Order: sequence, then structure tokens, then C-alpha cells
Amino acid sequence: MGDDSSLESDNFDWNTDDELEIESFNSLSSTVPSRQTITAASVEASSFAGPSNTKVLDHFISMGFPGEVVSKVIQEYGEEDEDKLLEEILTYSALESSSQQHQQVEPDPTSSEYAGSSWDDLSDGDSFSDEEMPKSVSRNDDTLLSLVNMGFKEEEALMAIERLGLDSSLDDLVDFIGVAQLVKEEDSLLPPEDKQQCSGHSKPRKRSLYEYEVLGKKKRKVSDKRTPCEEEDDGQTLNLPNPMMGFGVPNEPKSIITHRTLPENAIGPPYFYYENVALTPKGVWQTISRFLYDVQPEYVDSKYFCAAARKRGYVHNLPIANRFPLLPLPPRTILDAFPLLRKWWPSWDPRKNLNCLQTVHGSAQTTDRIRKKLESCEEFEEPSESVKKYVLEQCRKWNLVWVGKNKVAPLEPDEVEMLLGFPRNHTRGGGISRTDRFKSLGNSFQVDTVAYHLSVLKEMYPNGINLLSLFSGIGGAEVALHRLGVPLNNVVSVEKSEVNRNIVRSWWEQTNQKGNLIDIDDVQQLDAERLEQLMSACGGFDLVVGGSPCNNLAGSNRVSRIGLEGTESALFYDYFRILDLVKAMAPRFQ
DNA sequence: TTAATGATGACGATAGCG
DNA sequence: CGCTATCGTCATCATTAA
Repeated sequence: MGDDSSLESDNFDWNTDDELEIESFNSLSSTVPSRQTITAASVEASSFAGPSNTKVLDHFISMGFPGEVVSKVIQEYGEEDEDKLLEEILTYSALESSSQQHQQVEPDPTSSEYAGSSWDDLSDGDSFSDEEMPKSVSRNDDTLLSLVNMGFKEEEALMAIERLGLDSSLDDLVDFIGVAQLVKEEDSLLPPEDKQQCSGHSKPRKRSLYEYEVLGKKKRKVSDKRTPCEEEDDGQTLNLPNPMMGFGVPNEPKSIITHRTLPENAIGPPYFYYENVALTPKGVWQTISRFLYDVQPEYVDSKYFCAAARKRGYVHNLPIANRFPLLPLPPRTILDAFPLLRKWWPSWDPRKNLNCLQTVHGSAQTTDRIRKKLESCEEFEEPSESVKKYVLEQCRKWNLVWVGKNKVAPLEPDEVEMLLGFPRNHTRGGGISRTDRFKSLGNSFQVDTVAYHLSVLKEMYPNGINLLSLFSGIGGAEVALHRLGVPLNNVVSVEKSEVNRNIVRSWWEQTNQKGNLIDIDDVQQLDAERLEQLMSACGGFDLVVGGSPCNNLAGSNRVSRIGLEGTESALFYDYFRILDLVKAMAPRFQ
């Protein structure tokens, strides 16, 4: 249901412009369940104000929370914002937990559905094995000891054990504590004690509330019937829009949609712009979207902007009317981008666009194998069908281009730079290796695409903006805004890689920026306290941009494509955490 | 001499679509 | 079912630095 037009589900106008209706989008929307439908199916904790109180109540009770706590919290906070409710319930439960008996929040670990999610436990299970531990009181002690050894506070560990039960795995306990910590920090906007976790980076500490919700729901379902996983997909199928043009792209005026309705608590400022790969494992975008205030993703393939494909989802609360592209418009075909290749491009290679630019490139072996295959049928007009098929398959897989007689080769870093919309030599110098250039570029934004989306900010902020850029990488957002002519007043850039920080810093100085660039090493150290300092120093942020790591989501990952809860990709929850803090603190810095 | 860094190539699965 | 695309990881070797 990634269909963009599902946003039209209600009629609240916030911008009464002409409504440019697109047939294809509309016809898609009718086949797609509306958000209300999904909410009713209790897949998500939507912020939608449901008509019936009992539904919300049941939803939380089905997740394993005690009814009286749920109703108490609902009474106090209303039922509009289920995310907030969940937080409150968790917090409340945590406070009460000392006097409570063992509560079962987690589904029965022996249930078959639970086993279905064991990819999670298998993949990041460390040395602690459940089988080795007898299910007894000593197990309780051992688990407690393990958690304390991992750096958690004893009361946190005890609370988690009480909440989840003795039989739950260490992983789940760690997750639970992580979520509780996250919620806690969210809850008190004042600086919390930041010495709460161990310094080790062994495992993702932040799991989603989603996991608990989904498992809780499945537990309920599985009790009456064990359904095969392919049946009733829970609305988790994505249905990526085809063509993947989001709310529209330049050069395709017919595709442009100028109006959408955002959920109430998603409306900015502050504006936010989140990016990740479009082709994720099932359910990932639903989770992302739900955390980001139920804003539906805008899926865009950058092949409509440049000569290379780049299928990405963007969740943002920016206006979508009156976008404009960066000029000059970049070349849209391979040969327009690289005219010299025409000389060697065979007529039987129909490619007009490159595939996604990734972090690694094809090997010389592949080039060699292709040359040998082609030479073997040099006596004929054209290679045989099987050879053509093999060569095209390899060329598409590795994004190879024709650079000589029977010779294909991967792109150079300079060429990738150009395709992605960065200035020439943006990633060159500063002691960065060629391999790392490929990696940094492969992880980056396509500047023209992002700039098109951000272009609406230009007239809104003629005096410049304050930007919080998480997971900045080589500064795709900064470059995009700069090329748009949006002055950058204060930029806080969070990026783990030192070479990337150097690249951004170097670009910042070369382009004679008037503002201030502050760079931070790690998102984890950007807590409420630090954020408050930064915001009071520069007067709040107008825009929060970030594309969190896709390592555990990307299709090319054969090893650890385990979804949003993977070590790197779970950093999405830090994006959410920080964005939520910025939103909550924004009124104080107007 | 060893240690750190860079470069290389082998390694399928998932999910959407017709 | 067949077809296609996919911001990647890891062990290992080569090279450079210490």
C-alpha cells in the first residue's frame, strides 16, 4: 500500500488549490485499503482518532497490557495519539512494575508464530543460549547478571524480566529495556541521566515498539488458527507505485500532484525529511511510517532525475506544491551522460539507464569473462542469444558500461559523483581511498531528487534555515540546499565516518558558507541535553534531514538483511527519537 | 619485520510484477 | 512460475606504513 494517493483518504483541505487528478494514481488507490481500514485491522497504532473507545482499549489489551492500566491512561490522555498512549502505558507500567506480579507481555515463546520471527534471535544472538540455561530461579539470576554485566541498571533489568517473563530471551529483554529507555528519554524533555548504558556497541539496543505490537497481535490470532504466512498479508505488502514518481517529477508534468493531507501532528515546522531504500523486507516501511507520525512515504526512482536508477522512499512533511528542479537538468540517459561510450555501445544492449549505484563495483574478472565470451563469437555478426543474455545480465547486475572493444567496465568515482549530482571531486582528496569513495557515494542521496523535494523551502526561508542533518554522509542534503540557493545558517551534521565529515567540512569551506557547521560523531550522543544546547544556541531547527543506514534492508546484502532491527538499520529509531525531541522542544525556540 | 590499510572477488535471497 | 533489481559483507591477498 505504498501508494501515495492513499493520502487522500479524508477531505481536510489545508491548501485549497486545484486538484490535479491522475488516473493511474486514483485507480491504484481504490484497490488499496485506506488507513482507517488498516487501523481497524489493528496492524498499527495509528494516531487516527478511532470512533470507538473499546477498539483502542482492546488493541492495547491484546498487546498484553493490563486493562486497568490501559483504561486509566486512556482516561487521562484520550485516545487520539496511540503512540503517546503506548509510551504512557509503558512508563506507567514501569512505575507500577515493582508491585506487580509477573506480567506476560511477550507471546508464548513456544508458539509457532514466534518461531517465525526467530530470524531475529538467530542473527544477533550472542554467546548466551537459551537452551543452556535451566528454566529455574537460577536462570532468573543468570539473566539478571547478564543484563547487569551488559551495563544495564539492576532495576531496569528486573523490570524487564518481570514484564516479559522468565522465559523470554535475553535479546527480547535487552530490546525491552532499550525501548523503555527510549521512551523515558522521550518523556522527560529535561536532560536525563545519560550514563545509562554500556559503552559497548555490541548490539542494537533500540528495538521498535512495533515488534511487541505485532507479536502481541499474532499471538492473539494464532490461538484460533495457524495461518500460513502468505495468507492475509496483514497489509504488509508494499505495492510500490509504478511508475515510481512520488508526487511527481520534472519533465512529466502530468504526474504532478500538488495537494495532500498530512496527519495533524505531522505538520511542521519543524520540517522533516527521511530517506531510505524503497525495496525493504516486508513491513519495514509500515513501521517507519507509523513512527514518523503516519506520514505515507513518497517513493521516487531517481531515474526520472538522472541517468541512474535509485528507488527510494521519502517520508517528509514538506509542502508539495510548486516544486522546481535544480538547473541545469542533468542528463537522463547513459549516452547523454557519457557520450564517449557511444563508440563501443553495441546495438543489442538496450539500456538507456543505469541501475542503482551501489557501494561496490564489478570486478575485473567479470570484465574478463565477458570479453572472452564475446571473442568466442567474433566471427559472427552478433553474439549468440545466450551470450548476449549473459553479458546483459552481468552488465545490469554490476552497472557496467562499454569502454572498449568487447570491453565493459564499472563506473569511476568521478562519474558516480556526477550522476548523483555532486560537484566534481566532491569526495576526492583528504586521504580517502578509492574503495571508500565508492562506499560513501553509494550510500548517498541523489542530489537532484532531494533538491526537487526541498525546493519548496526556498521561498519559505529567504533568510536561510537551520538544518539538523543526521547520517549526513557526504552531505547530500547540504549540497542540495546550497545548490537550490537556500542559505545555510546553522548546520548540525551528525556523521560517524571521519572521512565523510572531512568531505563535508571541506565542501563547506570551499563554498564559502556564511553559517556555522557543527559536526557530531555519533547520533547516540545527541541526547536531549545536547540537543537543547544546540537548539538554544541557534534558535531551533527548521529542517531535520536524515537517511538512516540501510545495511540490513538493502537487497544486495546477502549476510544480514534482517530488517529494521538490524544493528545498523535500527539507527532509524534514533532519527525518530531526535526528531521527536526537536518537535517537542520547538515551541520553546520560536 | 610486523601492522595497518587498501583492493579484490565470491557470496543468494527477497519481493514485486506479469 | 519466470523475470528482474538490489545505498552489501566477508575473508583474503596485496600494498604501504611503522
